[in-house]
Amino acid sequence: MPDRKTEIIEAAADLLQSGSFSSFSYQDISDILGIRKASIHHHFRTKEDLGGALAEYYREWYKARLDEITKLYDQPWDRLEAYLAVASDIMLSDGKICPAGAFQPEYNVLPERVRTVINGMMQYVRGWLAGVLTRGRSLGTIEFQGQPEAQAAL
Amino acid sequence: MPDRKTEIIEAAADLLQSGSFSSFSYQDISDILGIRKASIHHHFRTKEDLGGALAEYYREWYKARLDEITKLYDQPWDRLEAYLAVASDIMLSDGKICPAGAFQPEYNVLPERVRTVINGMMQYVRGWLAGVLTRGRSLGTIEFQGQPEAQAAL
DNA sequence: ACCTATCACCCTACTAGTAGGTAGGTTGGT
DNA sequence: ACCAACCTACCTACTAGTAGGGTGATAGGT
Repeated sequence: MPDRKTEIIEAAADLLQSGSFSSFSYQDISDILGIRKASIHHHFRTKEDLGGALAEYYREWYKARLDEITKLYDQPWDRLEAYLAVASDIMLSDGKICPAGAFQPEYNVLPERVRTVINGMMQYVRGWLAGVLTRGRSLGTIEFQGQPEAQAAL
Repeated sequence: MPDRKTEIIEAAADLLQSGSFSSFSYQDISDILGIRKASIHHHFRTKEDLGGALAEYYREWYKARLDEITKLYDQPWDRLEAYLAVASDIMLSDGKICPAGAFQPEYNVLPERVRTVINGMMQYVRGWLAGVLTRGRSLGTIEFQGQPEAQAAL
C-alpha cells in the first residue's frame, strides 16, 4: 500500500534518522513530497500522531527483522551476529542512525504516546535478545544475566 | 572559575543531555539562570558559538576522564572496564545520555564548527581505546582490529 | 583626589523567520 | 450527494538574533 500515509511516514523516517524528532518539521515533509503542509495535517492531525505512527512503523520494521533472523538462523551465536550486522548496516548505509537511537536522545521531551510505543518496541527487542542469550547459555555461550546484557547491547 | 560563561555552558549541557541541540533554546537557559535571553547572547553571540563551546567543554571533560583512568589503572583490561563504568554511570545517573551520543543523532544538521570539535573528541577517544587495545594485544587480550573495535564500543 | 573613558554585563524592546495547527474552499472519484 | 485528499490563507507561539540604553567597576591622565 504505497499511499500517502505511508509516504509521509517514510519521508518522516528519513528526516528523523538524519536529525531528531524536533529538528524536522511538517514543512520539510511537504517539501519532499511536493504537497502542502496542511495536507499532511489532514493525514496526521498533530505531530504527536505522526510520532506515534512513526514509532509503530519502526516497531513493525524491527519485529520483521527479528523474525527474519529467527527463521534464517538457528544457532544463538549466528542470530546475535545477524542482529549486529543489521544494526551496523543501518549506521554505515548513509550516515544515518539506528531507529531506536533516533528517539532515545530526546526521550524526555517526547509526547507520552510516542514513549509508550517506543518502550514496547524496546521491550520486544530486549525480550528477543534475552531469549537468544538464555538459549545460548544452555548450549555453549557465556553471559552474566539475561536482561542486563540486552541493555548493554543498546 | 564559576563565572557566567561556564554557568551557561553547564546549564546548556544539562538541557542538551535531556533533549537535543535543537530542542533547547536560549530562553530555556535564561529561565534556569534567571537572566535575560539577550544576556546569553552577550556571552555566546550565536547558537553555533554556544554549540562550539559546549563541544569543547565535553571534549575537555572526556580527556580528563581518560587521563584519570590512565593514571589509576595500568592493565588494559582494567582500563576498559573503568571506561565502561564511567559511560554507564552517566546513563544511569538521572536518565541522561552520554555526552558524545547527545550530539550524534542530529550530527547532520549541526553547524560545521561544532562537528569538527566533536570529530576531534571522538578521534581522541578512539585513539585512546585503540591504544589500550593494541597494548592489550601484546599481553593477553584478543580483538579483530584496533580501530573498528573503537567504533563498535560507541 | 577627581574627572572621564572604557569595559563587561545585564536589561527592555524589538525584528524576521519558522514552528505546529486551523478555517474554509476546491477538486475528483464512487 | 458524499467524502477523502488537497489547496490557500491564516493564526498564535516561539525561535535566534539585534538595537540600544543603563549600571558598576576599573583603568589613566591631570
